[in-house]
Amino acid sequence: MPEGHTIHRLAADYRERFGGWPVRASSPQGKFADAAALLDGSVLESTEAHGKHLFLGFPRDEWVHIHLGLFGKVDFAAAPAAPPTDTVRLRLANAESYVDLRGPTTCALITDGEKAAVHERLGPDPLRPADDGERAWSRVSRSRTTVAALLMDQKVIAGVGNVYRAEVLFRHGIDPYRAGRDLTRAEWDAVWADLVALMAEGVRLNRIDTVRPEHTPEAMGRPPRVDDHGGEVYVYRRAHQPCHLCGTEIRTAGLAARNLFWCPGCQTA
DNA sequence: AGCTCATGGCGAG
DNA sequence: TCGCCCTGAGCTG
Repeated sequence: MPEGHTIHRLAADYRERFGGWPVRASSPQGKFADAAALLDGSVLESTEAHGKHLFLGFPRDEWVHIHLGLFGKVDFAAAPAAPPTDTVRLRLANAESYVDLRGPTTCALITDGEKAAVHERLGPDPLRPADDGERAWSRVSRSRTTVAALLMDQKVIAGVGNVYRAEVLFRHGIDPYRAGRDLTRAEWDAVWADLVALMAEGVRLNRIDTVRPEHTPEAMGRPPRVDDHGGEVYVYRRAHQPCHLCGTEIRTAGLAARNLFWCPGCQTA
């Protein structure tokens, strides 16, 4: 279940285990069989992530474009490869490892030009070192749309999903329903910088932790706790529970077909 | 066995 | 805004 940090982590993991050498490619499920047959035996030359999009680079400027969507999963394991289940869209394997991709929204063989078009329609990614928040600010600062919706719009900023959205707004005390154009430059700069740090930490730990050291259960003298999704958070999926900081009941509401979570006590400005 | 829900995104109306 | 696509876990019966 992927936000941008997962995809960047996958790019590194595919590179580490399979980069620079020929790979066996197959599609046990069959939906990617023709492309897998074409790629079988060729060298995985590079890997790249932009937001929630993953690209595996092969010779002749061909790329496997992967988007996990809401359900997609990638599992790495040591050789010998187990018999695949019938939902494995793409399996790569070498002498040491194999990796199975299941349930992606997208798994397609594309050209350099098609890859460029994907980058074109994505906003800056806090995890891409060359990107910065300036382009995002130019859209946010002119938009009447809520900041909650803007953060989920991949054309505005790439890689933020429902967890980082909820958590970064909490960490900055920003009411999710404020219009983008009502944010100050300083607020946006702080949000961007925080996403850069939070998401980098997400890549490192392979999970989303957003609770500041001074707010951990230990620091606050409370029993240890891990939230449903496997990390420690302030508001995500904590509807109707008390805010860790002010005790106000966390609220939830639908916004653009997703569940939004926030603390009305802490997120006012 | 069937239902619901999930860290996403697209296209039709 | 809604329906739809992708899969699997965790319920309920």
